[in-house]
Amino acid sequence: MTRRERLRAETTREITAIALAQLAEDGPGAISLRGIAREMGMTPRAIYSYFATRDELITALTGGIATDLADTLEAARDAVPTADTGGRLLAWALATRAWALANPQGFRLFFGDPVPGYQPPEDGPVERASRRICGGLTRLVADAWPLAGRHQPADVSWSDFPPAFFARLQDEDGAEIPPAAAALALRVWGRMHGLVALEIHGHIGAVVHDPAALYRTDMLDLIGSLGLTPPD
Amino acid sequence: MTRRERLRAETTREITAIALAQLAEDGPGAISLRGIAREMGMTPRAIYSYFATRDELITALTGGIATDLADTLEAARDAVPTADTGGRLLAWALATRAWALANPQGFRLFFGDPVPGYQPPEDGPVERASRRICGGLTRLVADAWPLAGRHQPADVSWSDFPPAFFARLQDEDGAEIPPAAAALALRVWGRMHGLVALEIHGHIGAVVHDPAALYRTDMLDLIGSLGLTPPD
DNA sequence: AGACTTACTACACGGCGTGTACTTTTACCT
DNA sequence: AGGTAAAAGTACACGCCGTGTAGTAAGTCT
Repeated sequence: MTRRERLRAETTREITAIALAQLAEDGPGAISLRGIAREMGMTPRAIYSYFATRDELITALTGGIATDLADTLEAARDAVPTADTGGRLLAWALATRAWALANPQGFRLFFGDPVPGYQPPEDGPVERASRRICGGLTRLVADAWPLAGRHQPADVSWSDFPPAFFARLQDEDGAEIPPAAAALALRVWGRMHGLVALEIHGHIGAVVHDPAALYRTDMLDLIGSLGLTPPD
Repeated sequence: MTRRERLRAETTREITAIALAQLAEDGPGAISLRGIAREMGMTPRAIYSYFATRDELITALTGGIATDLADTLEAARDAVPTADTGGRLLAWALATRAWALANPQGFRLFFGDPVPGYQPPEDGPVERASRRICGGLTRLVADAWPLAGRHQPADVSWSDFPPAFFARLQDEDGAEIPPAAAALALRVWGRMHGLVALEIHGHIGAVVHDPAALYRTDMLDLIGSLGLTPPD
């Protein structure tokens, strides 16, 4: 690592740090190249040596944030014994909400609309994190399938999904995942997401005092409906 | 109605119409006073005779959109006989998704973050529509309560909610709504919202071919879990 | 030591919301 | 009918924004 590379890495880190602060403070729309440059004592144009455009900066931020979320969810899941699928699902869900409350603007950036006219690239860290989240949840639901599958509709086939999604799930070692389990997993995802999204955007706080309890109740109900016993 | 008032109303309508077009085209962030003025052949500053600020314009737009959503949901519900609570809930849910797909940017504007640093006023049409939606759904769930309430936790009291929420629900003629039903209603709201939010923000389309069927399955499951028979 | 690449500056352009000051049009009152 | 106050609209300016072009200074490699 040459001196130049070290400096470059350091500056890049400083730029993203300031941008993250702007994001956390005033939301995605407040991320400003000129603001960052001002805070760093640089010419606005100097940032362009590190990010070719503002959207590229935002893409990098989103990637980091999404990766952080995926890490958090996987860590929460893995803190619960493999055998306790219900507990792992609950941990996943509660970690989702906790992360969202800790990073509300990051939640908006990743799950909502980042910035007008912005289109994320097809295969960056954002996509990869998205796949980790979707795939991780699907595998959890697949673990619950022996019980959860009993009351699920059987008319689902892998042709209902894009081939890439299928491939991604199956090439993990061994276990076959039934297509109906994948469909169920997406519905579970939606259910875990809904209340959190409403809360983050201020639609729940005005109407109930303890959103945490509400969410927990719903997640316990969800786990029960999958035929799993919630952990103690 | 004087000539002046007519002209004013007409101009106001034209401004909001163009703003709505901007919104539908490129999202909330693309709404621009200067752009509107340009399209109308006016000086940018002339808009200020109609809306004191850009945020005020957006507030008006959001109000109209939210009211439209509330109207749509209530109309869908009322197209199903009062006795068929399961059918009414399904209609409500499907109308939510259909409206969201027809007005994706409106969905973002109402349920997401409109614009950086923007704070909606406490008691405008937006709040009123929000209450209609939340309240309408709560009353539907209350209708299902005799059956749905059996497996619901009983440790919910009205002290868990803001007094205003309680008052709003009870002063409708007669029927007492149990607090646990209100809690359940919020969870139902979250469940109806989650998959739609994921889909609108592009997280579902990449991973399954027929989101409509997925959503319908989940809603039928939801209605079944409330002890209701889905309509034929 | 010279050549090339990288980081950075200076300046400019067109976009944005909006403040101040002024002119024109309309509505109302005597 | 004429005068006046309010409303609608214009002109100009300021400070934000992303970013294009041109040129300079420092670091790296042969």
